[in-house]
Parts: sequence; structure tokens; C-alpha cells
Amino acid sequence: MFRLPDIIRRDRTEPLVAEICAVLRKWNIEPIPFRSQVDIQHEGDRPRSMYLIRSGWIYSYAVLADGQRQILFLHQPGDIAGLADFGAERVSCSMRSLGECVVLPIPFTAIATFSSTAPDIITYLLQKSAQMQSILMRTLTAVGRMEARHRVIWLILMLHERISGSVTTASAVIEIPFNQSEIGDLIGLTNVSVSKMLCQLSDEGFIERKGSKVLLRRVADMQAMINYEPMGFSEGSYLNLKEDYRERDAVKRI
Amino acid sequence: MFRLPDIIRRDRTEPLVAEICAVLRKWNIEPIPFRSQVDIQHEGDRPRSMYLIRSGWIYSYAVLADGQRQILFLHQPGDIAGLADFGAERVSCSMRSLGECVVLPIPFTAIATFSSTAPDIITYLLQKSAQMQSILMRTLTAVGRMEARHRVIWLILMLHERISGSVTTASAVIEIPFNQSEIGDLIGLTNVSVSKMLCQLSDEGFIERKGSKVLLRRVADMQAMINYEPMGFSEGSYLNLKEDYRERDAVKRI
DNA sequence: CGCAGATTTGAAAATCGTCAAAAACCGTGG
DNA sequence: CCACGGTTTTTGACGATTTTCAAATCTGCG
Repeated sequence: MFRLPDIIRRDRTEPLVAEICAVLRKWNIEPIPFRSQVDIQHEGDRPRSMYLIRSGWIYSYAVLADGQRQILFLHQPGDIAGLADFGAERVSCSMRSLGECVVLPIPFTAIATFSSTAPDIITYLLQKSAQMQSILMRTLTAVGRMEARHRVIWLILMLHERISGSVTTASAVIEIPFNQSEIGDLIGLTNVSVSKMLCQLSDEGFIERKGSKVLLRRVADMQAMINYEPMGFSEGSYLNLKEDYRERDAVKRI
Repeated sequence: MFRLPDIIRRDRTEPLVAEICAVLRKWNIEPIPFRSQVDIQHEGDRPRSMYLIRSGWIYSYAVLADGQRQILFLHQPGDIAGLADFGAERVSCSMRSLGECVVLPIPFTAIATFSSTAPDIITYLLQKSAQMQSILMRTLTAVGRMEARHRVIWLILMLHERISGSVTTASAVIEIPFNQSEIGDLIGLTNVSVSKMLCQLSDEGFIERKGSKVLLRRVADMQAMINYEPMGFSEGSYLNLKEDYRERDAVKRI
């Protein structure tokens, strides 16, 4: 164990994250730091907690019989990894850190407590879970039905949206936290295909590359090419949601 | 509109479904019947409700720019379709009935009510959402990293588990609610490939086919071939969960 | 500078898709 | 019971995309 960073920075603070942290602190649950490329949880474990990412990146993945790997989800700060295992007998996927990171374990048993004392938190978790589902569906659509070239473009646009927190058509630089083998494992290609496609996109002027940084040059063109739609939930949308509640009588209109 | 069946049969009744129905009945929300192959919701709509399946099947799907389709999820009776759109600005996928079905709309605005008056229901929804996530992850793993033959086997085993409600290694007959084009859209193949693989599996004695019915002959062999693990949540696991809550002090042990 | 890992490149092979035609299936109506 | 029309499934030839394999090159870092 190494020391925690003195200050954990979080740009886009979720409204209820602070509340969750406060409760956990009362129970003496501490954030845990991990080094890069360390398994945080392994497929087949008994589910104990989910993990609120405080800083860094984590990905969930599954390994097949023949050793192939599918990366299922890239978790960012503010995300809750392992939510899918709530209520399961066995953990369905492994989780690994991408770079150094700090995570706060939220034991599943806490959900019962939240349920009676802080229903807002459960509602928040439900919304987070729904967002993850949407992203998974997007990934499945890309992997199942796009050719290699479009999958790579999809990946770039998706990372752009998730990392920057919004969609723009302006040029932007993103840092891709994966190497090319990992990219392949995420979108169902080999590292060789990923390399070829990235080079091709670079040759054609869609992107420029420097190490793991990618400059998106023709975002609008790429979005048009694969019909990319923004995911439609930015941080803070929970607040909007709360406002919507006021039109409760809408229920009657169904 | 045609008449509702007099009795809606449900074999595996979820513990909290009755409670949800009771609340909705008080709000005069009625189950809606749909004919076969009808769109219940369309991508881009404003999210209004989720849909509790009372009988029949529904699938969620997305359509790409070039007209290709990815089927994202097969919803069974007891499932809640559209949960992924909770909190989103726009609905992320379309939903279509597979055969006649009856569906109870649950307006998203109801979640606020549940949150304050029936936190158990929100917790239940959270668990349902988690289960859907697990299934999506399984699908993504199959589509992203398995060859065609293994994908078809995966599909058969998955349907077997979901339709029968449990995993066995004994032979069993299942009725596949999809045609081969739809199967292809679910696992990322063409109808032609699906046909070839099904014929091949039949020739090799793994399955026997009669119309849309499939007899699984060598379940254990097929499970071994693709390392199929059961999903690990049967109906009623919510009860187990409640019991787990008693070991609340486990929280301290993290 | 040298090493280890990551990326690029090219040729050959395998898988899967496309296309088109034939066959099978299914419900309907005579 | 059989004929009919529409849909679904099967089949085979061919082509395109992606993988595999292997070697070369590049990069970051001590």
C-alpha cells in the first residue's frame, strides 16, 4: 500500500457522491489506491462491493475459454464499477486498473441501509445503472454491426464524448488510455486491425496522432459517417430529473 | 385495441411485481396489449415510461445508418424493458413485440413516488437493472469475441437458460421466438451464416430441429465447448438478497 | 546505448458476407 | 385435401474483410 494523494480532484462532482462518501466514512470504509494494471476483482468471486471510482480509470472485462478477452466497460471517475453484480451469486466479470487509480468500495450490504435511510441514493444508483446500460448497448451495436473502420471511429468519438463530458463538433485532443491490443479487445478486433485502421484514418486526415494522444480533426465528418448520436446524459442530469418529477400528474395522461 | 386475455398467467412471479401493479392500478394505469411485430417505442422518443412485460416477448434494438439492425435484449415476462432510458433525454433504442404480448407501462415519474413510499421497489428495480447489465455483458462478450459457430451455441444455451429459468445439463426442448434473420441481428451474423451453423450443429447431433423448436441433445458438450457459465440469478434471488442483509456487520470487515 | 514492449507492415489464410436461386414451410381458401 | 402465394430457410459459388503469422520498426526509459 502506498499513500493516498492528499487531494483527490474531481472536476464533475456528482450531486450524491458526497453523501455516499459521508455515509461510508462513518463506517470506516476508506478509499483504496491501486497501481496500474492490477486486478481489482476477479470473475467468479463472491460479490462483496461495488467500487466508486474517485480517480483514474478501470475497465471491466471477461476472458473466454481460448484466452481471448472482451473489455466490457471503461469506468471513469464518478462511475460505479461492479453495479452489475448486485444480487448475483458470482461476479460476472473481472476489473483492472488502467493507470493508478483510487476507488471507494461500497459494500452491497449498504444498499439495504440506503434503501431505508437514503432512497435518493438508490434512485441515483438506478440512474447510474441505466446510463451504463445505454453505453453497453451502444458498444454492442458497434461491435455487432459495424465494419472495423467504423468501429474504430465509434471508439474515438465515444471516448471523446465520455472523457470530455460532452459532444462537440470542434476539433479536440483526447488521450486514449488503452494500448492497441486493449482497443481491439474493446471493439472486437485484433491489435493488427486496430493499427491498420488508425494509420488509415491518420493518412486520410481524420485524426492526428502523437503517442497515446489523438487530435480529432474532422469530428463532424466522422460523426456523420457512422451516424453518431450523443448519449444524451451529461453529469448533473440527475438534477434535471428531479425537476421533471414535478409534473407528476403526467402519469395520468398515459 | 383487442380484448385483454381474461387471465394473465405468470409462472415465476416476482415478489414485488404485485406491489408495483397495485400502485399502478391505483393510478388507473392499465396493461396494454400489442400485436406481433409492432413497435412499442421508437429510438429518439422522449422517455416516458418503462414497460413491465406481463406476457409475451419484446426485444430492444438499434438501427444503424446503413439499415443494419442490432438486437440488444430479449425481454421476457417479468422483465422491465426501457429501464436503460431512466434519466436520459432521448430513448436510446426501439422496442418491438415478438408475438402478441401484454405490457404494463410504468411512468418514470413513478420512480420518485416509489423512492419515498416504497424503497423496496427501487431496490428491486436496481437489481433488475443489474441483471440486464450482466446479460448485456454476456452478449457483448459473445458477439465481440466468439466465432460464428460458438455464437450460435451461446445463443441456444442462453435462450435455454432464460426461457427455462435455470441451467441443466439434461436435454431439453426450447422454442426460439426469433427467425434466423433476427437471430443474426442478435449475435452479429447474417441470416445465411445462422442457417449454415444451425444445419451444421444439427448434422453433428448437438441439436435436433422441428420448425422453431430446438431439442438440445448434448447440452453439457455445448456448455464445455464455449465454457458457458450460468448467469447465477434465478427468479426469487431477491429473497436471498434480503437474507444477506442480516450480515450487515460484514461491512466492517472490508 | 540497449532493452522491452508496442506498433507497423506485408503476405497468406480463414472466416464470414453477398448474391441469387431453389427448396421448404405455413396459413388461407377453394 | 390440395393448390396457392408469401415468407423463411437452405445451398453453392464467389468475394471481401479480417485474422494470423512473422519480421521490422519505433518508443520510452533506465
